Amino acid sequence: MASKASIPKGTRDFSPLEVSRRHYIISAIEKHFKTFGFQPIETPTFENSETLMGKYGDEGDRLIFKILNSGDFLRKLNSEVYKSQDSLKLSTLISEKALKYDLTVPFARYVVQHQNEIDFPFKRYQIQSVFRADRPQKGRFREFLQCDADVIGSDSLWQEVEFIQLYDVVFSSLGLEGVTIKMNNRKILSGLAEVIEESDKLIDFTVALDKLDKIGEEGVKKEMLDKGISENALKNIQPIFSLEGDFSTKIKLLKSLLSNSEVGQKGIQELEFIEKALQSLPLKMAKLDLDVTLARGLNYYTGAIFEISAPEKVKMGSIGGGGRYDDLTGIFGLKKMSGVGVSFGLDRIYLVLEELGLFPKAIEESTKVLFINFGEEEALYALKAVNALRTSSVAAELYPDAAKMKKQMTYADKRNIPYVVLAGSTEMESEVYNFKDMNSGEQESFNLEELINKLSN
RNA sequence: GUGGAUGUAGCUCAGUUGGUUAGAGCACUGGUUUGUGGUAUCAGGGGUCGUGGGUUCGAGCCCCAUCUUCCACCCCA
Repeated sequence: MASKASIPKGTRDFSPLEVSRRHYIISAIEKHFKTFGFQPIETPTFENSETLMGKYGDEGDRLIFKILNSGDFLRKLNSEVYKSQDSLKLSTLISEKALKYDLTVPFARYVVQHQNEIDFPFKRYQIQSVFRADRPQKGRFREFLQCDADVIGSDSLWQEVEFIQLYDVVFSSLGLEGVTIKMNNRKILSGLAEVIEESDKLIDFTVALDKLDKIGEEGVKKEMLDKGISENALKNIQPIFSLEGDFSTKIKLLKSLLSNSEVGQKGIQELEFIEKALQSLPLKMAKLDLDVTLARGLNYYTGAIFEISAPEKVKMGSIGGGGRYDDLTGIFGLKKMSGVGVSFGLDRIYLVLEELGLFPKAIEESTKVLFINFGEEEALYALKAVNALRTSSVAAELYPDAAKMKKQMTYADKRNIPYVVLAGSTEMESEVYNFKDMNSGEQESFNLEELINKLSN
């Protein structure tokens, strides 16, 4: 019995058009990764569970796809554990492998494992699928492609500056206007928590703050109070709810707010460094913004935090993100390796470009010329020209069957093939090819040399 | 993981308070046109109404479960 053809929830098939559009984005990103000096690596689709588990918080663990062991794994199981019905405990016994959840943690594992072969600072890029057992929504899939670039082994702030430029260059080359590069710094967040004497509630504090644009000032305050942050503390950080103006204005305001926090001042200095650098190296299209409510990836970010917002007219949230992590490889036993990196969310960038109609028309073409098949002898005559064209890098093909002319012409039309060649006995006699432009409908007779010239420009 | 919506032809969707053989547009196949596609015109094929139960004399329509897609929460690219 044939089962109904289908794919798992949150996964997708890609049509020829979709693949060429995805390649268009990927090659733009990859090209700039290379010009910025990053080198490609790849890591396995699945890792040992212990490599991934516990690296993304409890929420992350839940979203990791676990791979069932092979063989009769239940027989080997202690029946008490089985009876306890403790899914978490059981899963570690029946599943030793898991699909990768992002590219950063496998990269950290890679660096530690290959530390003796790597020349630091190591600049790597990686473009691979990652998997999350999430509930799908618009722009959220269970398999999606991440494009990451990271530098490990340098704590220079020039890297942060370069990543901002990288984002700007990539999105500019895709013609995407209105992208905002939002920046924050973990040290600013720590400083704020310190100033209000709630350092132990840093995570609760930042998670609540992160929701400002969603639930508003009152909502954030309510959540903070619920988490046990004092009324007095809220009063002290009141200014951050009304932080307005450009990058440098915001820095000035924060500077006075954080004057009593050493770590906060450190964060200010970092932001000032980046701001100053970018004054002499202005961005092309993207806008840089300081957003103190930005609090993603707190599990490992220690310094800069980036998040890329799609243009406002598109409802798409984040299309990229990244940050500085001082000790990512520490969990795998290699200390004092500072890293900073960014990620491009290809699938979301795709949806944004599609919605704004920014894909170039040119990438839709595949075959440039189709030869009509009139029969055996004529096909052979056509194939000689096809071969010559292919040698000149022109995508050419012969219709495989001597089908009705109408059918062959329709095929060319449907596939958006811009030119058709008709060569039957008449043309063969005078060694020419009847060349038809499908857009204008005009036809002309060319010999082989003229045909190649016509098509290979 | 929680809450809400959705599913009818390949696609986009109609389908009355539950009542005979479930419709349209586009797409597809063939003809008008045996060496010329798009436009026009004529004809044709195609649906166990997401799946499985239930209520009913009778279910595309009502009830339950399940899956898909979408939306919100959580989290995140």
